[in-house]
Amino acid sequence: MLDINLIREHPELVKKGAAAKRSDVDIDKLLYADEQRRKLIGQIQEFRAAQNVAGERIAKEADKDAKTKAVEEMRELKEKMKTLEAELAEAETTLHALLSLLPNMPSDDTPVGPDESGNVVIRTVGEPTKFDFKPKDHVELGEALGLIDNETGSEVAGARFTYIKGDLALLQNALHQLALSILTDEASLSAVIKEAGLDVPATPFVPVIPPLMIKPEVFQRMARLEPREERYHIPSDDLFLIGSAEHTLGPIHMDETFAEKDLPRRYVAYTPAFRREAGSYGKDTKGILRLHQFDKIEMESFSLPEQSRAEQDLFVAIQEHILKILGVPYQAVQVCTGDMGGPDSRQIDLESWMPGQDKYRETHTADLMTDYQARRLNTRVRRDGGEMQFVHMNDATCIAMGRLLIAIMENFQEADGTIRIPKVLQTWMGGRTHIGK
RNA sequence: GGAGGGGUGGCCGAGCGGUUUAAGGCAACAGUCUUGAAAACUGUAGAUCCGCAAGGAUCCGUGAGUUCGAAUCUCACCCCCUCCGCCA
Repeated sequence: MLDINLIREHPELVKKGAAAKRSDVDIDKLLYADEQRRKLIGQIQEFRAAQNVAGERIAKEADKDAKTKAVEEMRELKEKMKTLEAELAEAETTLHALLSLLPNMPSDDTPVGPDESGNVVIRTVGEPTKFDFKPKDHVELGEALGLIDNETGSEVAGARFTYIKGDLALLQNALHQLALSILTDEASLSAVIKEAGLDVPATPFVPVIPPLMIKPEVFQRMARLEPREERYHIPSDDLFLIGSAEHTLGPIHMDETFAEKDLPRRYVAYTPAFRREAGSYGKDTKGILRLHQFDKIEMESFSLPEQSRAEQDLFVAIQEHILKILGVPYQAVQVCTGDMGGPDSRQIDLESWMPGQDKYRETHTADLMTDYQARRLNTRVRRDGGEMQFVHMNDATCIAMGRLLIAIMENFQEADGTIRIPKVLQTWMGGRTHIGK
């Protein structure tokens, strides 16, 4: 949700931003509803003030006739109030509906573009891996080594479900260990911050195991319930399965107020993510690139408004650090207005090189939501001076397991069909250097 | 799932139809006293909305209802606690 004051004071700016994000919300209609709302509130408050005065009179009045007369007057006031309150409710419904449809405004450095084609590659690290043999894709590698079983997955649960087995399951665990060893360690974070030249505190991430289901009203407050056809819903209990740990990490401080000294507050969670992948039939059907269920380590943080951009840069730096120590080639992409999520103000994606497809594919995303989610979640900070502000929220992938496993399998495959285990993961793989040997 | 109890301001806790501004305590902040601190005393303090402001309105888990008037009565829902059942 945007600040209504921003819309009132700079309607042209909001219209421009909304258009760039391909929203067709009628801002003029929104402003009219806002005006109506304020007018009606004024009138209702006058009535209530009169009511309060009359109420006091009735309570104190000793004369019986005078009392009866005053009660009669109150009764009349009440009738008029009813009409006004109904009108107010209508104006508020309209206003809220339009406000929740309106996306966040893009940051000043976000490129304007219609869709994916407007995204801008901001840096490339490493080179696409070269092989002196014909590289296989992860499906071939996985089947040959007994690591991936899509066939049984679809027999048991349907298309886009899989079994990840053996050393690949161990490798996923190793990635989890690696990620937590960095995120929960202040010294490691300091090193990442220094390497990236950032000016942010090295506050460690608090590891969390959050709920995998969420109530619709909370989902709504996160501005993530839509697109609804993308969500799994459990009708018997009216709960949704989360599509990302972000969905239940974000509301962890709803209706709470931080003290300034408690920010930034950082969380990391390792959870499955459930996605219906509606509308992507026939797309990426091979292997484990696009599944209905995949595991993901997610970072989330609450920060002071003026520090949130640097916080996002830290999240990207952490992502890049992990890819670098693994040795996966990637490129960083600044996502344009037309391709961004609704609540996002600034989005940076990392795309890892996947030799099986001869392409960079999205493995990470880092979203700066500014105060867009915090406003509806009512997550605030009391500044040292006493002022109340909404916090800024950041959310980013730390490791999307399936996709990173693909990158590792395909980039580190050997001519003999085995897979080299990145050095930093070997401690958690029994000291072994290869899968399949 | 069944039975019972409960949700009041940062915290504890009174209020159970109208003298409305929610008693009282603790914690907080400022001041007095003190060499300094503690103690004591005095005072100040919440959030949201409308308004340029003065000021006004709202907020006792949430929502609806009864009433001229609701923290207080009714209903639904949510959450917490205790016991029983089931269960990793």
